[in-house]
Amino acid sequence: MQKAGPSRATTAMRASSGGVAEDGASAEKPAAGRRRAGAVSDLGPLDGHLGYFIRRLQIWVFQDFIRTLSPLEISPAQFSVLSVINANEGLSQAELGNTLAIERARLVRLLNRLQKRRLIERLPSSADGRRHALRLTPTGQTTLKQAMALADTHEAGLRAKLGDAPYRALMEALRKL
Amino acid sequence: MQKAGPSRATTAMRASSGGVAEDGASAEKPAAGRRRAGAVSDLGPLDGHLGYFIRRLQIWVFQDFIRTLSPLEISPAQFSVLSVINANEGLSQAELGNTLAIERARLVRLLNRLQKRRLIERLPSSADGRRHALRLTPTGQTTLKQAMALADTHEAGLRAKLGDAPYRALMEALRKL
DNA sequence: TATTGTTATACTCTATAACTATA
DNA sequence: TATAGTTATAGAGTATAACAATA
Repeated sequence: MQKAGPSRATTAMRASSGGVAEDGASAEKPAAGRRRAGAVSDLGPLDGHLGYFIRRLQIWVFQDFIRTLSPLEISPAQFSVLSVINANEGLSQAELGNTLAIERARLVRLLNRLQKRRLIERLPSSADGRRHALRLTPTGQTTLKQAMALADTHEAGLRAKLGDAPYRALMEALRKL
Repeated sequence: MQKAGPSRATTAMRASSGGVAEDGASAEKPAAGRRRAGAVSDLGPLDGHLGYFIRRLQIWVFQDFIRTLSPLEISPAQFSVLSVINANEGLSQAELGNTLAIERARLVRLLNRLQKRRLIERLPSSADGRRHALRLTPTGQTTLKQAMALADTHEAGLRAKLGDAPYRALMEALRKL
């Protein structure tokens, strides 16, 4: 096990960015023989695939979220866990995992870290000896409130980036799924 | 090094699904004291964050893409690499990496695998001794064509899932970024 | 038997650093 | 010195299997 404390989470919060361009600018395209290293090439059939653009936006959003919440060292996954525990005090790990589609095994390690930081507690469940009843500590509640404020800042930036109407359209469309 | 061959790529194509619910159905919510394990809990502040829904959609899209292209064992990242190489024959690894925002180091391993499968070639660059000129092999071209056909099937399914109008709206909004 | 939480293993992906060979 | 490609390492995330305790 490694030491706890705010200084050890440097690599704990990276946005996954596998395989999709971050920079979408329409770049200069020199003749095929000689391209500059920074030049963006033709996307080919990728250009017709929604998944490619969704992935790009998702990466941007996560990176911005991580950047915005970096003073608190709260990753998107950690924020989602704290949010759901706060909204459903006493729920079990299985329920939390089902809600957020996090594997049991991964959730254990995720919660271990949050527990080490004294943000959450695992209480014995009164009804079922196998379960833990999860809840935020007072510190966890304070941290979540601060995180929510920063997350709102992030959200405002996202809305500004997309434009107000597209933002609302996107939110409405995605919520239906 | 591990053995090559089509039978070893079983774990090579997983959609990242870190921290966001796959199942978005509006589930029954029993009284707080006793929840069923499968029940979906209240999302809390997560419900107001576009990033959460984008992440959910992105995971769904990747999983569907992987499922659809599983006969060819082509992951989303591999598809994007093959597409860009095909559309920009002779480009260097640096250019490819810049276009798709893939780290140099990761790209090396990605290309190694594709080269082992005889889908791509690394030719010496005529102009610059440090660079490789990338291109698809005939096998690679054939595979990409098949992959594009399957990817179109995937895309049609995605359009059907979202609805035609939201699909077009989404595509238009995301392309602007 | 099934479920909950846990540990362990293997692989992918991300982020760095360092190395080589070329420029 | 800078860049292109490579290798290596460490951490996060994913998928699986196995296990103990409890139901």
